[in-house]
Amino acid sequence: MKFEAITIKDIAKALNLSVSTVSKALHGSHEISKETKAQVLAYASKYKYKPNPIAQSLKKGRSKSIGVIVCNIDNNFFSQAINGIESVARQKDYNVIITQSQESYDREVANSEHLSSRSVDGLIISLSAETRNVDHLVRLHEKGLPIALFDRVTDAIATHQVIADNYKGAYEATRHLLQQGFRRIAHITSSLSLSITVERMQGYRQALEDAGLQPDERYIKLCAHGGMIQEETRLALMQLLELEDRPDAIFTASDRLSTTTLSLLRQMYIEIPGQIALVGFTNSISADIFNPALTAVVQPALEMGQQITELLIQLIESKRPVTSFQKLVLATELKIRDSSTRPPA
Amino acid sequence: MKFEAITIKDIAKALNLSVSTVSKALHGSHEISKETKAQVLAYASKYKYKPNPIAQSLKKGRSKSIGVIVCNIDNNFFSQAINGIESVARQKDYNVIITQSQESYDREVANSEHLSSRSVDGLIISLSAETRNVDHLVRLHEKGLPIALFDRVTDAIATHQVIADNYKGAYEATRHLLQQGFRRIAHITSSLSLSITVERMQGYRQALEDAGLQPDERYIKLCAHGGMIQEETRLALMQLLELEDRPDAIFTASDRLSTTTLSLLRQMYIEIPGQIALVGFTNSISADIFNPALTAVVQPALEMGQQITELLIQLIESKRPVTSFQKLVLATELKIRDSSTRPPA
DNA sequence: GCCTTTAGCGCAATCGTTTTCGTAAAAAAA
DNA sequence: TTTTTTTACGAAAACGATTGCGCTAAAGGC
Repeated sequence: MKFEAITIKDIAKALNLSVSTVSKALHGSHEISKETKAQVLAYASKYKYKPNPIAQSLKKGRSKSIGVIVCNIDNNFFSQAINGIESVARQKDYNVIITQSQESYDREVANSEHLSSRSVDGLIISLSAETRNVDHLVRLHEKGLPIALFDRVTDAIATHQVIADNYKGAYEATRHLLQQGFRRIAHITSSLSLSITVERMQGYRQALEDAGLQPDERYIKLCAHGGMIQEETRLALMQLLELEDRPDAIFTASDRLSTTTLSLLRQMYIEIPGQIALVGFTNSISADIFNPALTAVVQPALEMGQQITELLIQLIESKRPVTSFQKLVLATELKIRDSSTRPPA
Repeated sequence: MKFEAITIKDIAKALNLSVSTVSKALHGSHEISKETKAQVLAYASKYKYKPNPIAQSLKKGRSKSIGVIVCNIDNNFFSQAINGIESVARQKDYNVIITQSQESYDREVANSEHLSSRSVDGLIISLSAETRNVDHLVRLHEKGLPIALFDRVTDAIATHQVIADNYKGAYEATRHLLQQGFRRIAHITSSLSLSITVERMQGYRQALEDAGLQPDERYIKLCAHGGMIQEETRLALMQLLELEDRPDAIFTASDRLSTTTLSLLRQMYIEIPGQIALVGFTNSISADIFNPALTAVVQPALEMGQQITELLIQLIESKRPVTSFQKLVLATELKIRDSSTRPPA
């Protein structure tokens, strides 16, 4: 099967003009008379002529498309961010090609190379949990491919970044638990190679210290796969529950970890917040109908997507090399619900 | 900024060969001597030569990419389906370009035209709730663009389809509610222009009739935007609750409607299933941690995505026009949880 | 030793578009 | 009328890759 569209050549032949004349007429060149222009435009709209974007890409060296690499779209934070990316891209007439790394370093590398060879004009990335080394991105960046980072970022590439205020979000979540009277607050988080992990852990630690508590390393559990592997999270949770002075609250650092932890606790018939309170980073639109309704640190995902896309397109369309880069830090919001509210003693 | 990659020309120049020789060598043509081939291959891999896909697309008239239009990726059913699409596409070396209609007819039209002009080799579509007329797709299909439908389908286009067994899924959900002793079972669903709406409603009606009950039209509420507009769902729900013989159970027909209804009922402090039971179509990975855990009709979203992609690629790669089409109907699964379990009287 | 075959490579067209340059005819200036 | 300037258009190269065809030389057949 073949999909045939009308080309500039067809128009030229039909109107007895040359290809170049038609092209210029379509672009409204002053070299072409009003009559010819009118004729061409009429014919073009009659037969719904649309320039072949592939040919245009080849000619202009730009594809008017941007690539996106996230760990997983099956996650409200990223799907919301992608909505933001798409809205800005559409408005500026760019296409968006979305790929998923599934938290795998290998797939991140493969995707980035594939996208760059597909001649996207730029790349928006949130790093995978497995990624420790960003040489694959540095290579592309040095070759001149505009790259913008959001959420899980790295300073190894000199470029724009958009992140949530992870430190503050974690600080406030932890402080909230402290204010509710919880003292043995555990932290389940992802790989330490991720910027978000480090920043959120700092907020967590600082809140404890500011309350005069010493962070207890036994209360901190890393899940290298960021919750993608349930068994890993289960293990971390079990280790916490088996501690002598078992935690009375848990602060989970990512979307998947929050829902998985909640699910596991319920499977174990552990009451929340009665036996253990829970606060988590999550953008789930259903956090309010969880059992119990989950206290959440919500990131401005849509806005993050919009901002990073604006910045990337700036980069792409800039005539001269950009040397000064922005790091946008957007505020999170703490939505207090039942899962962290101290029941009357 | 410009991203420069190595081309066949560069190789030719460096090795003092012609462009065509290099191209043939890279393709392992028998016309080229082993020595030359080895030389070219060595140089190519040393400098990481990758054929420019844009140029290849232009030459071959194929882009090795497929377009996807769904209403919203911020929804576990579709994000899982996309995972299925991507996995098959990747394996067959196709790219996937995802777009969202946001349940809007205009955006569906715009997306389909945009994708076709971006020369995707084929299109996978689940129709928007607003779509009543599929002329835009028929037009593209008649021009020879392979199109495959899943989930929300239409028979106006002669092509492959993959759907869940909506009738049976709805029938079983309703029968389950009946078996639990509920008798006044309401149905909140989307626009009647959607195939899934019609099929699910048929299952619902038939289950009632098989139980000797007459479907009551006052118990059936349509939400034209499929839950995208919360106010619409709220209104439908309010109307149900204000009925004299208020329903004792609700069967919601889609992901967004299910979560929204649950959320609204909880906001109104209506006990589930005590005052009203709830069963809904949903692929939410968090249905088990909802309050209450939500009895769900789960669709095999991943498999649906995989199957429809296989079929589309068959269509794309078929040498001769395809005249016989498949309609795959995949089984749903009823996951019974708390929201529909009759409390002891 | 002459003719045919074939291995090995280059030329040039092609995909659809953009863009520079050239050029004819018409209009303006001389 | 002659020269110059405009106006309006066409020819052709380019983007990077593919491919049918033609060409040259060496190898083989007689």
